[in-house]
Amino acid sequence: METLNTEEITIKDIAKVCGVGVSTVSRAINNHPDISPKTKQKIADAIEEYGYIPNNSARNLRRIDGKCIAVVVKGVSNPLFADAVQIMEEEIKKRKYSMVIRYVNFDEQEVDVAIELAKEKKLAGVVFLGGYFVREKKKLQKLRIPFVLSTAGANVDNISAEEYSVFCVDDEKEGYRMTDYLIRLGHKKIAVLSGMPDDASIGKLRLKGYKRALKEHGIAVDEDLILHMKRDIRFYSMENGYQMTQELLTGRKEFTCIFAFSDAMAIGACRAIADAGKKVPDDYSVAGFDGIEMGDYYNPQLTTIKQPIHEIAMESVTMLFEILDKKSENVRRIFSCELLERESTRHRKVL
Amino acid sequence: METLNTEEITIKDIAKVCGVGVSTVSRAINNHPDISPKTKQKIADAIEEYGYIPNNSARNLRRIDGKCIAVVVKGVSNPLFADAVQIMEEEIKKRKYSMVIRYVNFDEQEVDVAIELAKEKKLAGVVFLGGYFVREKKKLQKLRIPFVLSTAGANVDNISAEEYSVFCVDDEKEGYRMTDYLIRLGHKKIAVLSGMPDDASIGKLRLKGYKRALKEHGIAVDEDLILHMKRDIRFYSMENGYQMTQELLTGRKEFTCIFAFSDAMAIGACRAIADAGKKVPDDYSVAGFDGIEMGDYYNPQLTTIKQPIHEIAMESVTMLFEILDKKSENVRRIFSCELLERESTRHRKVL
DNA sequence: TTGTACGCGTTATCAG
DNA sequence: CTGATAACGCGTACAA
Repeated sequence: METLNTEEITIKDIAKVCGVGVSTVSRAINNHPDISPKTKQKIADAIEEYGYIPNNSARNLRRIDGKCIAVVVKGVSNPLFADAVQIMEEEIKKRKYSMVIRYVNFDEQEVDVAIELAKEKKLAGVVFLGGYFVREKKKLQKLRIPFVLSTAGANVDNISAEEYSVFCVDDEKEGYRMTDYLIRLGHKKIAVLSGMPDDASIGKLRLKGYKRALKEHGIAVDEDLILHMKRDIRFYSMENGYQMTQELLTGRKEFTCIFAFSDAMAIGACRAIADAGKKVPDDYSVAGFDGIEMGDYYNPQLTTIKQPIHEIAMESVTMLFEILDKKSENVRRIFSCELLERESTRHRKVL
Repeated sequence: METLNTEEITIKDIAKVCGVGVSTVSRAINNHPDISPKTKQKIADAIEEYGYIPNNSARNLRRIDGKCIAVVVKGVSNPLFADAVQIMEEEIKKRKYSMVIRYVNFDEQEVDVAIELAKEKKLAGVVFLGGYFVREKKKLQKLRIPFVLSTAGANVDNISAEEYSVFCVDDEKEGYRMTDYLIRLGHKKIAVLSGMPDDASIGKLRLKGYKRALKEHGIAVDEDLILHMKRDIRFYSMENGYQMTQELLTGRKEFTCIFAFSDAMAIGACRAIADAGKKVPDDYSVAGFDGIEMGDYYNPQLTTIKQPIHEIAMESVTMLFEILDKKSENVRRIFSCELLERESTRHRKVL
């Protein structure tokens, strides 16, 4: 039982080696102005030589203002968010803040994570990317620092007015837009791959838009054509889309078209159709939602609703900083999507 | 200038409210055995009521053994790693450890990140997922805690013997395996979408295997058919594959087949071929590497080298814990891949 | 320009 | 079973 381990090197060691006080080393590390170039260099050399790395826990504990923004992403697997994160990182760095990303699973509470992080890192603000904020008001109040809701299912009924800063698309409108488009292509029996049965967020809204479009065109809503995601499969995933489509194909319900509430599910649908020996768009049209990069590369290229993720990301961060600087109150910006008409949809075959 | 903010609630407040000492609260929080159920409940209630959340920085600072494993992932976008991370999380939780994931970009130093994290969180061990460990020996020595290299380009010449625990595939062999397969399909002019020109890791090894296969079949290596990734585009991405393939298609060099060193690049190649009005596999065969989920769903389904990522992930964590428990020395396990023959490749057309 | 000393919130130790 | 107290490593008033 020897103690041959952990001679961890601290700021004191560096100070001792350089024959200076710890505060001088601290100043050197944090680029304070009031330090002579000579001592600063000496300290830098010692740090390099001994491979000293400051302990972040200690720093965070002592620090008042971390100059740090957290981006809390719900759903690692959403490829849409990869771009958003990158843009946010650039914007945050541009303002001399540091950024910390935290990915949370669908079964985790993003607000709890943020609250914990805020304490730990002395955050200046938080960007919530994705996630639903239904019945989270109380929790959000416990988060004492400014935050924005980005690409969140936040135009939900529950979250009204200017309580929060929200940057998102109008899921109802976009659900309508796509459905309307599909109907104009001649489709009447449009199956839909939607969210969870108890979804109260984007899935619910897109579905609402779908139904409204049908009604306006005088088409009855057929509940049998509304499929819900499986709870035990990753949400909005290819596999979930695949499974739902298989059910459709083996069922007795007729349909000519599938509207999936994510591009990933649309791709799953395409594969299921191919596996059944049918063709997209000849036998069935398939449309997605999101505008992920893969939709471009897929064969056939996916017809979809493209979310302006770049603008959303940019605007979210910009506004967060304006709020931090007290230059702005909460705002709520709804972004318009673009309907990309591509290869996976076509006019309904006239028999 | 009022001070109307941050009445942050700490462990002391809870202690005061409950009429106990802070150490008792600490014990309650950390589930220490030596505490009466009654006080424990009282404390739990107070925590609930006041919404107290412990400060992680302070905890980490004081804590000796964090019972925490870090997984450092190089390349967020690699879909292969999503599965691996999930498996690792399960295994780590099963052993009552917590897990922290950190995604690093290609231009970041994963070892530095790990060293910093180790100090900050008092880590027990680290799993490096992806990443190349060429000329990193000195740095890895500074990381004083046990670690394993998983799916790393670690069977590189530079990293020899049993210095580290390594879990990976034999990239040279698998590069050979695929090339050999393609040659047996009748292809002689096989273009390859490889890594960076100065790659010293997986890209280099797969290329080595490719060349060896050609030579063994008596086919001369044509350097013009060896394309390298663009530095300014995300590595191993669809876009990178697309660009390289476009160059191939517009160039004067003949080829009948493309071997891409990632499935993503293979998909990019398929799209470029489609955009040029050609067909896969009728006009060109395309093969990938990795075995990502998308290869299953893509149209045509991708012929590829499937890495046994589940086994690699499982084994990596298992061995890390054995090393932590001093039950094992460093090991080096090479996993064998599976060649999935699917729709994107076919026999060379006989003209 | 530099050094000393205190405190951030928590856990480990030790004495009751 | 419980409480007081000393660290943990760093940043920052304040003194020099």
